Amino acid sequence: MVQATNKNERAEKTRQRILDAAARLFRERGYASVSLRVIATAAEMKAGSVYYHFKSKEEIVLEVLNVGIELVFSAVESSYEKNREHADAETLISRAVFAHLETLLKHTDYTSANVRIYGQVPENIRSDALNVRRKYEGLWDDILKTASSRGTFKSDLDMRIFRLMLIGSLNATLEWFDPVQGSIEELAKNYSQILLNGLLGDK
Amino acid sequence: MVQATNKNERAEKTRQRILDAAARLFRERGYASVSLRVIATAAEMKAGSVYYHFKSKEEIVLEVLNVGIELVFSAVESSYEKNREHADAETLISRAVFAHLETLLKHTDYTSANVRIYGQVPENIRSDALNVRRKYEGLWDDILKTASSRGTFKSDLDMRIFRLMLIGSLNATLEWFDPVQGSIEELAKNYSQILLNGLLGDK
DNA sequence: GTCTATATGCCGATAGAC
DNA sequence: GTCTATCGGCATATAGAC
Repeated sequence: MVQATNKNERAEKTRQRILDAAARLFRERGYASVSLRVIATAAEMKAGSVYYHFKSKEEIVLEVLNVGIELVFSAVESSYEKNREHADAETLISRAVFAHLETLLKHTDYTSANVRIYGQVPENIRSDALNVRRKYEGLWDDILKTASSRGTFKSDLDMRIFRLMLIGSLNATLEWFDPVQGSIEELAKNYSQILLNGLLGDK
Repeated sequence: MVQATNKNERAEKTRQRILDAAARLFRERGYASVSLRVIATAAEMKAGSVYYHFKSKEEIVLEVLNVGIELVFSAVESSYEKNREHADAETLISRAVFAHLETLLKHTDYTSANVRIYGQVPENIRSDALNVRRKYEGLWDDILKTASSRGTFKSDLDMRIFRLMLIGSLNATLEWFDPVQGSIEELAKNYSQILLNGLLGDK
């Protein structure tokens, strides 16, 4: 049985190498323009061999998509669980914003593959990936509901729009954030400040 | 000369039909997966005929990209010119936010082609399209500078980050906004309120 | 598990008739 | 201006040797 386990582990590693290569390439060039040949080359194999691990290119992209959003979901969920009992509205939200940004920008291959290529994949893949997206939106709805019971929100704001703006603006940082120009901590501080208190006023 | 003009007008119309079809298809499916054959079919021609009007697929996508961002630029610039003399910070910014959203969401084929496929096109096209993007960012820097001389901004905010968040969050509405579910006016009001005053407080 | 070889088909672009 | 026909190339996926 040791033999079989070794083989499984080896296969698992190869599988992972293919996924890593695919995520990086999808992020850089989009979905359709990345061929199975270049994925295989980047994973140090020949194209035909990939089909031992995945039954199609679509199966690869679906897994890349889901890993990307699950990473962010887990980070934000764990931040929420740490703070949900006692933290005030400001802390709850700013810690979750930080968790989202940190994961998003530290696993950019998978997360930005998700943000950037979601709109390019075939319809059936998109609807599979939609479930995880919905789950993540639901998590933020919970966070905002808890936060609203611990602080005062402006009554003229639509909370669905706020949530969509929040997630959309965080994800958009993928298109321009450069760790050389600024830290994730500074970025998160600015985003939380704007979302919670806005640009106007002298603080 | 009438004959020649008629011919030119006819060619111009056909050219426009090709661009419209390409913008819609690029928006729906991304850049690489849209073939010249389907663009031609959507424009009611055969593939070979497209090459009478454009010398390559890249020439088509570059024009779609630039039309998209120029539309938004012009709308925001004209809002700025109307208000730059007398309006206060809040008015200046919220009017510009509205102008951006209205144009973005009413010409979705061109504008969302730009937002969604910019990261997928060949490198040389991207650097051509970058000029117009830079010009648009510069316009917002001007608006924010004028606004800051008419109101008080929080001193701990990085204005470059604010500008990037603003443009990023507005563009992200393309991924979810549905005119059946809500009006652009309501959307713009919520976005301006958040960006200027934040979620917290009872206003 | 990975290889080579190959089936089958669509791609961008061009040539030349009309 | 638009058509048909076609070039050369690269795509996904499969078959079968090792």
